[in-house]
Amino acid sequence: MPAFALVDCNNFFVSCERVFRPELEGRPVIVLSNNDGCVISRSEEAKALGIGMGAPFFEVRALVAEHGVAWISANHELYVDMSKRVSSVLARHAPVVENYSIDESFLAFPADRTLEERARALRAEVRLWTGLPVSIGLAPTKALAKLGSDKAKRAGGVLSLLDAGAREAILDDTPVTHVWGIAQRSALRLAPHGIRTAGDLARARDALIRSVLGIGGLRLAHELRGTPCLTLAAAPTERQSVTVSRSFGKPVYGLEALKSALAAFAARAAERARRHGLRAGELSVHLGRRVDGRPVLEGTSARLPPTNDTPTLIRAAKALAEKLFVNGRAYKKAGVVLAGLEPADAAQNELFDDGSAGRSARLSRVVDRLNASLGAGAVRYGGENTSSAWGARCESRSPHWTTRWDELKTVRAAV
DNA sequence: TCTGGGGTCCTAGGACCC
DNA sequence: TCTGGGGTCCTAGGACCC
Repeated sequence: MPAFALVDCNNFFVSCERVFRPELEGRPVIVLSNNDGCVISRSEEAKALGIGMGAPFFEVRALVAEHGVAWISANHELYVDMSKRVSSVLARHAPVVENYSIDESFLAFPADRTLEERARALRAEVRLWTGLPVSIGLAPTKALAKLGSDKAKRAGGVLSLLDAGAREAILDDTPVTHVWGIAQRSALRLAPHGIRTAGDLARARDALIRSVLGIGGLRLAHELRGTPCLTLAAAPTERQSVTVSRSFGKPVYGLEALKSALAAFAARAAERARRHGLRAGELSVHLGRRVDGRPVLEGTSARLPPTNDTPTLIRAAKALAEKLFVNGRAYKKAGVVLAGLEPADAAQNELFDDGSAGRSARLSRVVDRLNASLGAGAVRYGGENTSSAWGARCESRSPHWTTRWDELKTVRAAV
C-alpha cells in the first residue's frame, strides 16, 4: 500500500526571517500582512503569549510592546524563494511531490518499514540545506498525513499514523475542527449529531455525513478511516483565476485614485496571466469598504474577447471602476480578478485583426522582461499611477536577501 | 485611528431546452 | 377541473484552505 507524507514548514514566514536573523531565535516573533494589518505567522513564543493567527495588529500591539515581540512586515519575495529551495530538497527524496502551498508539500512513497527513518533523514536534510525546521506526518491518506504533521510538531518532528491501531486514540483526541476541511461552520452543524472529534466523524454513518457536509465531507470521513479518496496532484492543475487586490493604507475617496490603483492591479494580473501562458475571457473589479464596521465588497464584471494584453485589461478595469464608484464613499480596498482563463496559444483570432494585437503582445513581452531583470515595477504603463494616495503601510520589511544582488546579506568572519 | 491576499470546490436555484 | 419530466448550463454565494 502506498503512503503519503505531508512535509510542513513550522511557522514558515517567521522561520524564513530567522534563517537570516538568528538573533530572533528563542524570542517571540510575528510577521504581519500587507499594510501591517494582521498577524500571519507566529513563532512558538508568540503563540504562547496568546497572539492569535489573523489577529489585527492594533489589537495585539500592547502585548507586543509589553513582551518585546519582534514584528516584521511580510517579505513574500523571500518566502517564495525559500519555498522553492525546500521543494528542490524534497524532489530529491520522493518520486512524486505535490507542492500544496507555499509551506506544505505532499509526497508519495511505497510504504515500507524504513519510512519513519527516511522521514527523519529528510527532515534533517531540509534543515541543513535551507535552515528551516519542518514537521512530517506519515499516513495511508492525505487527510491523515495532514493530521499527523500537525501532531508531529509536539512529537519530535515526525509522526506516523500508518498503524490503524495507533490512529484511533489520536483521532478521538482531536477536535473535529482540526480536521483538514472542517472549520467552525461545519463543526456547528455536526455538534447536534454528537460529532465533536475526528474519531466521531470517522465512525458516523455515511448518509448522515453526506446530508450534513455534502460530498466533500464524506470523502474526508473515508480518508480518516484510512481509505484514500484524494490523490496526489503531481502536476499543478490549470488555474481558474488570477486575483490582484490590496487594502489601502488610508481610505480613498476619489475616482481617479481608484482608477490608477486598479490600473496597476490589472497590469500585475496581466503579467501573471502571461507568465502562466494564459489569457482571460472575463475581468471583474471589486471595491471594498466598511459599513457599520463590517467589510463589504461590491463588484462587477465584463466579458472580453480572450486577452492578456495589459492596455486592454487596464481599460476594462477602469471602465468597471466608473460603473461601481459612488461619490462620497470611503474605499478601503480594491481588486481585479481575471477569469475564464484559457491557454494563450489556443489562438482563436479576431475576425478583423489589424495586427495591433501582435504589436501589443511584443511590447508586453519586452515590459515583462525588463521588470524581471530590473525588479518589479521598473517599467509601467501610463495609467498605473502608483500614487501615495493608496500606497500600503509596510514599516518593517526585511531585505530581499536571496533574490536581489544589492540586498545580499553580508557576513564577516571574526578573526 | 488601525482588521491580508490568493485561491479552490460544492451547492442551490434560475433559465432554458426538448 | 385538469397543468410533465428530465436534463443541461450558468451563476452567486458559502465554506474552506494556507
